[in-house]
Amino acid sequence: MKIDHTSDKDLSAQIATAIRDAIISGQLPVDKRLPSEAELADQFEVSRPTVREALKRLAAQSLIRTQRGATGGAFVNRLTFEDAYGQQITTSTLLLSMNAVSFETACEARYALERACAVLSAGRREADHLATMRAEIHRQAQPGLSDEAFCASDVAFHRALVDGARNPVLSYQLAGAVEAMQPLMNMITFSARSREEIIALHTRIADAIETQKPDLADAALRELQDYTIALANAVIAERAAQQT
Amino acid sequence: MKIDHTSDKDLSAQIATAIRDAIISGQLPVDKRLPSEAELADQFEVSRPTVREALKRLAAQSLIRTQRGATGGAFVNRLTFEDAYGQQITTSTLLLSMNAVSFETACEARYALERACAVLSAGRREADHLATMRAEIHRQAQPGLSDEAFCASDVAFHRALVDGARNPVLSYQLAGAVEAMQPLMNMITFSARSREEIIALHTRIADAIETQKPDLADAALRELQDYTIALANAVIAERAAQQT
DNA sequence: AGGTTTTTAAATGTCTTACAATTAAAAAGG
DNA sequence: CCTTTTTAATTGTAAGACATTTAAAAACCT
Repeated sequence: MKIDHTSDKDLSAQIATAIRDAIISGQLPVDKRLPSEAELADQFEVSRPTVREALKRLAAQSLIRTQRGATGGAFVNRLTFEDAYGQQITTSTLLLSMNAVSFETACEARYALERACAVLSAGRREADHLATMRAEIHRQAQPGLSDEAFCASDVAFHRALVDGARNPVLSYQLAGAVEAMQPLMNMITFSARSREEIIALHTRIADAIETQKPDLADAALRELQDYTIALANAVIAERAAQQT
Repeated sequence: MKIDHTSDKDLSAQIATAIRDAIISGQLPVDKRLPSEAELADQFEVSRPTVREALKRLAAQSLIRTQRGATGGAFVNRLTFEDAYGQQITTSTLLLSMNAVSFETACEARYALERACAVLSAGRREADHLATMRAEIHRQAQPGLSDEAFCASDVAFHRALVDGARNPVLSYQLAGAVEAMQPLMNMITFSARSREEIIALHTRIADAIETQKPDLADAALRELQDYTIALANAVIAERAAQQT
């Protein structure tokens, strides 16, 4: 394996791409040990620091893991959902914070995904997820609950709803959207009135899933989406006013 | 800014995390130039290669870009949707290829997302996306079309359907699911019979969006999902038989 | 004075060499 | 045969040098 030393791209980027392609194509199976840094340097005809930069790029994407010591080295990493979560969350958070996406667009995407999950959840009707949802609703109704705790419980409720779909791909995609919205959600002060409203909608959603009526869940989630956007817009407006 | 030299984690990983956090929190705004590698090495009390490894980690996540020359350096990168696409695709492809996810699960997630988009598309009913869908349907019906071309047109059709939702977050999430499934889809040989079936479903979807009937689009997409899984399962079974 | 060319300096990209730290296997010793 | 010590392989880190690129500054020539 060699590398184009005259290309305008970094050698480390080229090497990273070459190895990444080998992993994606399956030439390098999971848990396979890569050649040592010194060997890679020989093969690609570059120095060890350059190889290391390439390996760090791959490590940043959780494509490899490294181990020190005699039997150490770089190994092809089996990508876990946890890894995928993490990357999805960083990416989504940045997309939102760098103003590439409006809060409303993110919210629309999130609730579109949630409605899709709710339909599947209703079809599967997992007892444990339903129990979690009920428990979180109960917690949300307790007086004296701080806004942070209410928010955390809200996340737990939605997480149970989504996980009830039993589709890890949907779960991990949603994780990004939910996490990215969290900073703004945490700024909301939930009045007694708005909590009531939210709890009522949560109850409707749980009921709909328990009685396996996806269209009712769909409708309740739509209302919740509108309500969330309204609350968030109020915070955004307030923040804008303060900055003036 | 300093770093814990006694931690069990790599210094480059710690530095990357520190800078990443600064970017995510907004301390380092978009297009802000980071200190030069030499300055960072001083600040973190490490060597320049270590700093460089950290920067390469960030570059791999499209968080920074680097430029050579007198006014060069590392700059905080504005994350584009294209960047996000790329990462989403790598992650999804690997999740699928490393058998963390079954084809059926990926397909379910994909079509759940597509149905969510179709509902939005029907509501917005963009003329240009509808025209693209019709054009692709027409192309798919042409005799003598190769399987690859049929497949490519299929992707274009779905892309138009999704983009019609006018929600870039949903578009980029779906990109991963669609791309990840592509290798397997490309192995399918589409018989005249199955093409007919698919084209009929595509037509129903386009009609449903044109007449703004989201439930009809939903139903057609469900059938398409089942049909896709059936076709893919046939390929998988065939492949398994050949390997025996 | 104004435009063109040359020089310069700053920055990243790469290489070389060296040493520290870690770890498992091999060797030594009881 | 078990325990301890040594050894070798490998990654992690450091320091210094040079190459390359780039834009700005300086010099130069109309």
